[in-house]
Amino acid sequence: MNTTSSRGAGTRPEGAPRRRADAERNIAAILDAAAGCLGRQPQVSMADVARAAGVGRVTLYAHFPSREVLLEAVLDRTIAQAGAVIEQSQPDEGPADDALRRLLRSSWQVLDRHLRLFDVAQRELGPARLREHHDPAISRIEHLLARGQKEKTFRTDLPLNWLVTCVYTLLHAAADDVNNGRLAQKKAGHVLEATILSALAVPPNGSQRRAG
Amino acid sequence: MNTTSSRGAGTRPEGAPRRRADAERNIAAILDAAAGCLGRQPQVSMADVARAAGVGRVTLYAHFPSREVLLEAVLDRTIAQAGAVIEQSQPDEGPADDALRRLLRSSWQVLDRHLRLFDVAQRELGPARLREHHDPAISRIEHLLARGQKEKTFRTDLPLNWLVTCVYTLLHAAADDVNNGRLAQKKAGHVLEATILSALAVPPNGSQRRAG
DNA sequence: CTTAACTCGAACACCAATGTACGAGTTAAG
DNA sequence: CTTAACTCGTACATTGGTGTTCGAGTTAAG
Repeated sequence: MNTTSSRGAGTRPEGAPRRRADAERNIAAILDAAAGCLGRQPQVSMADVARAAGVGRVTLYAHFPSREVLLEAVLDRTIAQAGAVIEQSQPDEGPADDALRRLLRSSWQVLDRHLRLFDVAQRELGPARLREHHDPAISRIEHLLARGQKEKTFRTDLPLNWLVTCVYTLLHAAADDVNNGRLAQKKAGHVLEATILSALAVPPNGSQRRAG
Repeated sequence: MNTTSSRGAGTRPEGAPRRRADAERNIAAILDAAAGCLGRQPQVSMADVARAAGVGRVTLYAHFPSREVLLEAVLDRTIAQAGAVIEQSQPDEGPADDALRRLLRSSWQVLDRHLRLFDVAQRELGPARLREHHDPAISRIEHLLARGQKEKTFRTDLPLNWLVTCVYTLLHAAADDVNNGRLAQKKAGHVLEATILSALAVPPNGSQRRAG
């Protein structure tokens, strides 16, 4: 028991001896680095994360005894962040389409990082473990879209599930295009908003086939 | 030089001694298996592919000396398939939106497999090698969307690149939802069509903000 | 200043995947 | 039927990631 007392590092048990300041700092740096790396490239190694955090590989393992544990910690943190940001945009206030606009404008970037991480977690932790975390961000958007359908602001000819998929998917795509220089960062917000709202809008009468 | 004469297996050089029938059969089985596996799970091992093809691992390596070579072979084959299917829907005939409808109806499933494979290839072969293959399928869709913009059938307030991204992305998402049981196979075609055409349609006047 | 917490590099065991070598057995083709 | 092509299992070398151990050095905290 040399390198730290191998505590979980995620949430310190109140009873145990307090953690030192530099340890706390390193843990934060690791979580930041991990969130960044995993967002960019899903298969980053622990060594990569450690390097990105400016920390020895051993130190990383001291705080997070396995890749799995690290992943869960990062996941928890990101879920909390995303949840907070979403809540800030007051998704329950006013017309659903306005609320969605606010939400997209304020936080599509944060949400994208969230989605990417979710993707990794789904693959490496399995869908079961994912569900245990009960993601408020994801259900938030679903809730908003459901409200929009109920108020006839959003189309009802397509299932709610699919609308959710569309929002996530396009969000993700926009962030991807920005990352690869196919879409200007500045325009992304507007483009995304225009596309999603068109996709979700109640379609005009003659749109089932060509207008007869 | 025991196991086969280690020829490329992709395209046989006309001068060399002809290939035996069972070899040809195995190569086909391997390509099928690889295409299937890679579509479902990007990180399948060579051993997995061999097993799926009902072939020894050594035999696999006899025909495709490395994972890279196999990947390129599968890629070539899939590109050819997708190209043919797309061409069949006559994307240059009639109004652009009708053409797109035909294209989606007839081949969104094939196209999705194509996209998944492209994803793996991008990661493992790098973007450079990808461009060498000069994918006709991808440029086909881009061409169709460009035509639609020129004819004012599709919206012009968003860049062409982004429209392309939308089509690919939603295609992919629909296939994914079907795979995970979130969307009924039967409904997928219609749902996809309705969503994409809404997203691409020329927006009504007051849609920049709320209709003032 | 003393101590316990913390960090670090180096070295190790372990595992899974890739790719190679061999030798014996099968099978298509002439 | 003879031959060359082909297949297969086993075994091996290599690589790259994971997780652990050790021992010595550094640093926060009292």
